[in-house]
Amino acid sequence: MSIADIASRLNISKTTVSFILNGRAQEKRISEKLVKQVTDYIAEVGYKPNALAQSLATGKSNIIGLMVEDISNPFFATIARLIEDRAYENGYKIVYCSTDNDTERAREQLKIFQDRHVDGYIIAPPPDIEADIEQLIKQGFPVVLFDRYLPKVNTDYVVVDNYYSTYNATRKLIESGHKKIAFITFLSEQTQMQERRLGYETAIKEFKLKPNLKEIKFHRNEELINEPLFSYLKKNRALDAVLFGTDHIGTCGLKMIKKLGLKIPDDLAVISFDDYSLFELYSVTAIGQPIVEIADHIITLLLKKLNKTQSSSTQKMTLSTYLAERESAPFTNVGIAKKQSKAAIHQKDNGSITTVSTGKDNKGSEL
Amino acid sequence: MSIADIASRLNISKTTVSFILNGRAQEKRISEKLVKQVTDYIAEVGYKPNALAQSLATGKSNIIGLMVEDISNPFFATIARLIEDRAYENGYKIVYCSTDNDTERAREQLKIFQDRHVDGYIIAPPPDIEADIEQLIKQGFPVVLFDRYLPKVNTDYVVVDNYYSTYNATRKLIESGHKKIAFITFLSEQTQMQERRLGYETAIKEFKLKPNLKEIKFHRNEELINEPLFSYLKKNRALDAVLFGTDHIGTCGLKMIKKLGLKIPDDLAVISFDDYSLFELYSVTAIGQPIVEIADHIITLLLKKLNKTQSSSTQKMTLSTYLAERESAPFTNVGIAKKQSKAAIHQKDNGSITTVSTGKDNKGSEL
DNA sequence: AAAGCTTGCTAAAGCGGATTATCTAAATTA
DNA sequence: TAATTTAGATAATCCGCTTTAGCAAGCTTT
Repeated sequence: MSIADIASRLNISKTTVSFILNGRAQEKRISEKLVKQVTDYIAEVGYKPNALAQSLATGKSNIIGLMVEDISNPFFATIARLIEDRAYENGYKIVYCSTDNDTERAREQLKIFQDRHVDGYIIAPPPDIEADIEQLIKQGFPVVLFDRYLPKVNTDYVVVDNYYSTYNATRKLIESGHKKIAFITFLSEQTQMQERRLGYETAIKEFKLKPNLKEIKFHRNEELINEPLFSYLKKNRALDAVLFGTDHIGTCGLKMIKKLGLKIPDDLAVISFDDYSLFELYSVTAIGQPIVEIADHIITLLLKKLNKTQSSSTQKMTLSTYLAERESAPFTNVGIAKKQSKAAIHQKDNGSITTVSTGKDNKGSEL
Repeated sequence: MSIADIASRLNISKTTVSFILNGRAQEKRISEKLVKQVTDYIAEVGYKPNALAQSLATGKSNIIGLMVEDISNPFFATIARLIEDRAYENGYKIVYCSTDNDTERAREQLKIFQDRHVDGYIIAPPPDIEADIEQLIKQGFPVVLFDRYLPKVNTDYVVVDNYYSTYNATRKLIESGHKKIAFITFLSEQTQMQERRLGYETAIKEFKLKPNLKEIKFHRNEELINEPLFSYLKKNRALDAVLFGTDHIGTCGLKMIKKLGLKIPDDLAVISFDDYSLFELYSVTAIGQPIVEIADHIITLLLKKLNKTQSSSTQKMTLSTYLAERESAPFTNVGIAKKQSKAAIHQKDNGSITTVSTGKDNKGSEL
């Protein structure tokens, strides 16, 4: 069943049907009578236009390409779900892919997205993808990055204040008497990871402590993460606290801590980046990302760009995280006054940074 | 850049270019010289055919529609990830959607998939979707269901042996001395849930115990799950064990158990359906689904159907689960001999049931 | 009453490919 | 040598929809 069928059946032209279908009947001065006739017939036979043909003709696919690191990771999966809902509400569909942070893989996927003529891109960019992203932007595609950004590329993005998050967490550990604090994370030169590392290092330096940085290479096979984790923790029994750089490494870390029989928080205080059910239940203090707000900003930003023809100034959003304090790292508050950053909303417009507080400090997981 | 551009640039016809692009040069007796000229030029300019136009012309989109209950659920997210990889390897892309088990929503999504001309469907079907699925099958689309199936529709599907799983778990609880065992699950008439319930009930009946069934209505807002859970557990302090019907309700349940200050397993033994990191770390005995195998069978089945024109007999696969025994429910083995179902592989062909053992009993999570 | 507007609708040309039916010139065959 | 065959390539049509440029008939205007 095509527009042509309808037209011939009703003895009118394809053009007329098309105009009616696209709500341009009024504008095109098509009589109400005919409009009714056509809409009735369409309802009767349950006709739906072929989206492919439509896309081919218009150049718009109503598809959003979503590129995450790994859709099976709860953080990305939740973001995906939230974005999906908003996208569908607005007549967009999502095609997604997982990159595993593999640049080559991401490049291929980007090609595939382009072949499919996706209208807009939501991307958690892998390393060294700058040129490809720039290319997309130059071609006029709306692109919103998230989770991390590319310092050399001027794009819209939504990230969290990684630096402050780990700085704050480390500082709290120090203030509550911890001296030998390790930061265990994935080896990565991406912004989010660098900033988390820097936050830790800054706090450590500020208090003239010795840094204990352990960077582990990511691998899909969990054993290859667990093993170095295990031996590191085993070798460094003197540690009194550990800060994990991501939920994934935190989860693995907890397993290894359990395996080693270490008591939390007595043998070892623990804080992990990212907050989810596991940490909540396991009473692990965690740095939580305002996941609903992140997704919301991402899709709002993208939809806005999709509806505008001319590109406006880029929006760079940095949301603040919250620290969910739990038993794995009791903050006994030795000394220094508690200082909570109820981050103000400062809107420096035009290509500059928007910091948005989510007002969520000290709030538990929502997942 | 289109085929026409290439053709005119090289002073040949579109047809020739198209044949070469589709690897039909030999068959169409196009001279090697010309083929080389064209392929070189294509490589030079980095031409890629427009997938939309291609789909419109061929009727094939190389897209697989994946319909899950909720992509942010770890089970579905992991399945999605595994399927994604295999699909991409085989030149297929995935568009997905989450139904929340909402029939109307699923129907709409199915329409959208059809508009997009997806080539095949992988579906965790919501209730009352039988007619729509049948319609798809009648139209000749490959459809593979998973996680649950539709008894009234003759389709391929991949599920696990839900009945035996809960039967076995319940029985083990009984055999290790538990008398007041609750089964807490989501209210649902879908096969997987019915079977899980029946497994529990059968074991309870077999040992002449009193069933304690609590069915909670699913809601996306976790509070609306936690609340009835909390009051049920609070009212029924006499329970000595609880079996949760899904990971989600298990996770919520654990939170409420924690909130109530109940000790596991002394006050309450706990087993949950589905196995993931949380349960592993929290030492919760869990019924694990062989998630890798499930995804593998789903996509293998679908790819097979996509490559065949005529539909072969339907394949119904029931995989066995494994019981990961942990501290939340120590099986002290009071009495009855341990009996492990190393399920045989029985292949009743042609429209009948294939049971595949994954040989994974007693194995921990892999996530 | 001729010129100019409106109204209501449509023919035809894309969009970028796939495919079928042909067509020509050279090579075989009879 | 005339009739076939074959190699090599192409014109034309189609997929289903959008959109531009018009067309014809009825109304106004002057």
